[in-house]
This record gives sequence, C-alpha cells and structure tokens, in this order.
Amino acid sequence: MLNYVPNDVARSLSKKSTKTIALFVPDITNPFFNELALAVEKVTQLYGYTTILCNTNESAKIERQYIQNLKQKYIDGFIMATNTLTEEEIDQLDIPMVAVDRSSSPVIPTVTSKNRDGAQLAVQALLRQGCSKIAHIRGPKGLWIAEERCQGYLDLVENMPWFTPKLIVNGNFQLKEAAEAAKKLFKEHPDIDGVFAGNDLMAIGTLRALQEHGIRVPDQVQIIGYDGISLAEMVYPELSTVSQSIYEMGMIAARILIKKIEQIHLDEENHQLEVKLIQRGTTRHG
Amino acid sequence: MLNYVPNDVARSLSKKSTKTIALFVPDITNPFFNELALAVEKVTQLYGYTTILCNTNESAKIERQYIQNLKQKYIDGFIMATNTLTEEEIDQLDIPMVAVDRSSSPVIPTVTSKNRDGAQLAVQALLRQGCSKIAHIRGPKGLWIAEERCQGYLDLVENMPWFTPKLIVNGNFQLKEAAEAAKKLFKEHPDIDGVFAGNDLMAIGTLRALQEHGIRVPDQVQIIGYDGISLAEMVYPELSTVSQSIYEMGMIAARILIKKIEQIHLDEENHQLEVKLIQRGTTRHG
DNA sequence: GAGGAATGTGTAACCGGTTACCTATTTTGA
DNA sequence: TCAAAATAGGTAACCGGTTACACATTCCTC
Repeated sequence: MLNYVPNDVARSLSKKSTKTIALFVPDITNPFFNELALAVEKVTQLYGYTTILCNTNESAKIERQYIQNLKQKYIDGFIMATNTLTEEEIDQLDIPMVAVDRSSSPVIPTVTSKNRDGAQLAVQALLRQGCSKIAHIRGPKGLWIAEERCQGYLDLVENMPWFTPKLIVNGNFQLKEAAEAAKKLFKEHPDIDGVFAGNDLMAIGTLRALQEHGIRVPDQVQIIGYDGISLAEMVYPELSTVSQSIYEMGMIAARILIKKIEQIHLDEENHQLEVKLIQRGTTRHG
Repeated sequence: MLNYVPNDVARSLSKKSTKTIALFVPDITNPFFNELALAVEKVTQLYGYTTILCNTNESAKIERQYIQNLKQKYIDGFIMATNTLTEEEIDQLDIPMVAVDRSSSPVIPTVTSKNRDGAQLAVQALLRQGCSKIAHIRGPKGLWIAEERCQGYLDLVENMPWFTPKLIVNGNFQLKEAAEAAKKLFKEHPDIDGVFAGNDLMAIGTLRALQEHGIRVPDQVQIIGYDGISLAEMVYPELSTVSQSIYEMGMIAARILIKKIEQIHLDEENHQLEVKLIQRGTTRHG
C-alpha cells in the first residue's frame, strides 16, 4: 500500500519549520497587493512552500498580533508590504524577512521600484504634452515611496514659475480621499491642466472627481497614475500610468525570502526594478 | 516568571486541531470577496480562530491541492465561496464546511442572498423609471446565483412585447468580458435603454463600454448592478445596484462554521439574506 | 474519628513524525 | 579469505504539548 500521507503537523513539530511563509499587506482591497500576492504565491508554491495572506488593514496592532500568532506556529518567514514595524522589532524577531514595495528598515532585503525615476517620467510626459500647471496628489507622509515619488515630481517642477507647494495635496493612497482632495484642489486652482498621482487608485479618484464636475479628460486635464494595476484599464478613459512590474516584484521578493530561509547565499539583497510609462486615455500623447 | 508561551504546533499535534479555518474564494481581485474576507476574519478572530485566505483562481485543481494540503495541516474547517467541488468530494472530506454566496451542494449549510428577489427589484425599478427595452448581462452558465438572477429578470420581462432571448448575454462576472459583451449587444440593439447586470463588476464594464461609445448614462441608458461592492461608489456616475450585505454574509457564515466545528447545535443551517436596491447615478430615479 | 467524596499533584503514554546512534549485513580491497 | 568500510535496518529519544489514570491530600458527614 502506498497511500501513506505524512502528517505535516508532526513534522513541523520536530523540524521547527512549517514550509509556510506569510505575506503582509496593508490593504487587501487594493488591487496592487492582490497582484503581488498572486506572484508571491506562484513562486513559493514552486519551491514547496505555502503562502498565507495577512491583511493588516494599515494597523500596527493587527500586524503584531499576526506576527506573534504565526511565530508560535513556526512560520518560516515573512514578506512585508507594510512598514509599521520598527527596526528594533525586526531585529529581535529573528525570522527571515523581506520587504516589498515599502520598506521599514534598511536591515532587511528590499524589493522596490525606481520611484523617483518613475515620477520624473510621468511629469516629463505631462510637460512635453502641453501641461502648464501640474499638481501632485501624493501618498501618506512619512511613507518612503510616497516621498520619493513626490521628490521626483519636485525635481522637475520646483523651479517652474507657476509652481507653488499648494499644488501638492495628500490623498493617502486611497481612491475616495484622493477624489475629495482633487475636488478641493481644482476649486482653488481651476487652471491646473495636469495631475500626477502617487498611485493609480488616487489617479482614478481624481478622474472621477473631474468627471463629476464635467471637466474633460484628457482635453482639459491630463492625468497620470503610478503602479500599473489592472483596474487602470477598466476605467474610461483608460488611465495613463507609470507601470511597475508588480508581478516581478512579488516573484523576486519570494525568491529572496526562500533563499534566506534555506540559508543560500545572496549576492544582491536589494532590488530596484525599472518602471515604464504607459500612455493611455487620460493623456494627449502623440 | 510568567513569560511562558505555549507551543501551538505541539498543541495542534495532540489536539488534532489548529484553531484555523480556511476561506476559499474564486477570485481575490474581485472586491466582493475581499469584503467577505474582512467579515469572516473579524468573526473568527473573535472566537480565537485564525483565518487563511485561499485564492483558487476559479481552478478546481488548485482548490483540491489546497484542501489536501490544509487537511494534512489539521485545518478545522472551510468556508467556500467557490462551487467546483462535487457533492461526493464534500461528503468524503469529512470536515466542517459552509458555503457562502455560491453553493456547490445542498448537504452543506449555505449563506446566500435572495437573488431572484433582488433581480426583480432591479428590473422593476428600470421599468418604473421609463425603460422600454431592458437587457441582462448574466453571470456564468451553470452557476446557481447567476441562474437565479437571470430568472428574476425573466420573471418580469419574459412576456413583454419587446422581449427576445437575444437581450441576455453572458459576461462571466468579469468586467472586461462584460464590456465586450455590452459593446456587441448595443451594436445589435441600439434601442436598449436599460441594463441589469448580474454583478457590479459587469455593470461597471457595461458603463465603461457605453462611455466609450459616447452613450450617456443614465440619460440614454440606465444601469443597475448586483452586489453593492464599494467599487460601485468609485466610478462616475456612481453605480445603482442591488446591495447584499456582504459583511453580514461573511459574519454569518463564519459563525455557522465555528458552531459546526465546536459541535454546537444550529437551528437553522441555511440563510437567505434580504437585499435592497440602492439607486445612485446610473439610474433616473425620482 | 473513620469512611467516603471532592480536590490536588505527579507520572506516563500519546499525538506522528525526525534524527542520532547502534547493530547487522553487504560490499570492497589487500 | 579476512578485516575494514560502506550500507541497511531498527530502536529510542525528542519535538512540546494533552490527557488519562494512579496516588496523595483535604474536606465533609455521620
């Protein structure tokens, strides 16, 4: 008889390992993280690991709870798309860990994209395509990727005659908040004709706000987002965006984590992925 | 010293239970299932259980793999928002199980909404608000909830002089497919002035297709979706929809499952939740 | 104060694998 | 052919809890 199935729990107990890793995401309803999860899962499965998805809902408390809970269960490692943990905590956790998209500490390997370059790409395109007053809907204060993208925007517009810091408003990476922010922004500056949003969700929120006010996109205002989530192709007009290879980010992060778990040497712990500008319906390109 | 932390794996081994349940969803990128997951997680956490989210990607193979894998890990129960398993399989699995939204077998407790009633609600509203030719973008053939919603539509329009079965087209519950289907539909029947879609995603796809063709919503065509996902409020115009309490569905399913696991008696295994029509920007209501 | 119940403590077996170690067998080479 | 080495098979301890059962102690009642 060959119908013997080993008992995973018993094995885990003696090996102190479960062949399971956890992916922490701050917001499961953001398609960006879903695509990331798909990629991570694919790679881990290939190596015989199971992935479990943890939605922290942007809450540090939930995140810590999950971590304690999972450590007790002999989880083998973490991929963090969140950044609430302090450096100390990570140090004393003493479990293989990789950061993706957002990074909370320089001590752990990080996979991210060239945010500043990407932002410049977007703003360049807006300028080239005739915009004469460009606003930026930015992500949360203190979040590294939001700062970088904002910086990329500033790099190109800071010295423009029309520039004022009031053209930068916060949308917290969320659709609804960005829509609100955009409404206020356009009320105060009706002559804005270009918007670079810190992520696609906020760009879509901006689009929605403009449509509500009867402002034509891209005729009157051009919009570019950031991320390249599939939702960007599902709105009308389709969203122009700075696309990062989300799938690749997930795959690389997963591979790095597994190597760390299995103690295989890594030549390069950090990865910065290239981004590319995809122009669609919200911009007036060639 | 009170810093003793019991070892979960050892406990699981001897108790043959992990205080963990799994939620299976067919498509993690569909916001409906995210909202469901949030609800399930909330309840299970309350009862001391951990939930793990499994994305089956509509694939029966992946689903079976997960199930095998998890059974070996002493999972305590399953909540299935999928319907690929056969009745036999469920029987011989011999693990507490609850179906939510979709049901694959009458032998397991099911939490769903009054689909047929909901569809009627939508079509009634369209008729009342002046539509004289209403189409239906339906969900996958063979899927119970899709059939029910289609039936609800038929209940009201089957005997109308303008009705023809060609007004029913398949969109597979997906945004893109529905947009394509809608385009074709409107090319053949330009006089359609109302659409009831089998879910919100398809309604949004329809909206997108119409916008692309310069057809004004709700002036020329009114649209109603089904589900009440939050994305419905994020498009412009905001989508009118038949809202089911997704959160409640998740909570009820979780509670039923936990009771089954802990062998507490249930008076009522099946639940059919009420739905309500929410009119927003895609309909011309009073 | 003795008999019985009620409560407390201690120990060993068990959950089902992994692994280190010891003995038995086969293989290899001089 | 025989000793040493390589391989095979078997056993016991261990991972870290749970639980059942034996035994000791306290309490209550007549």
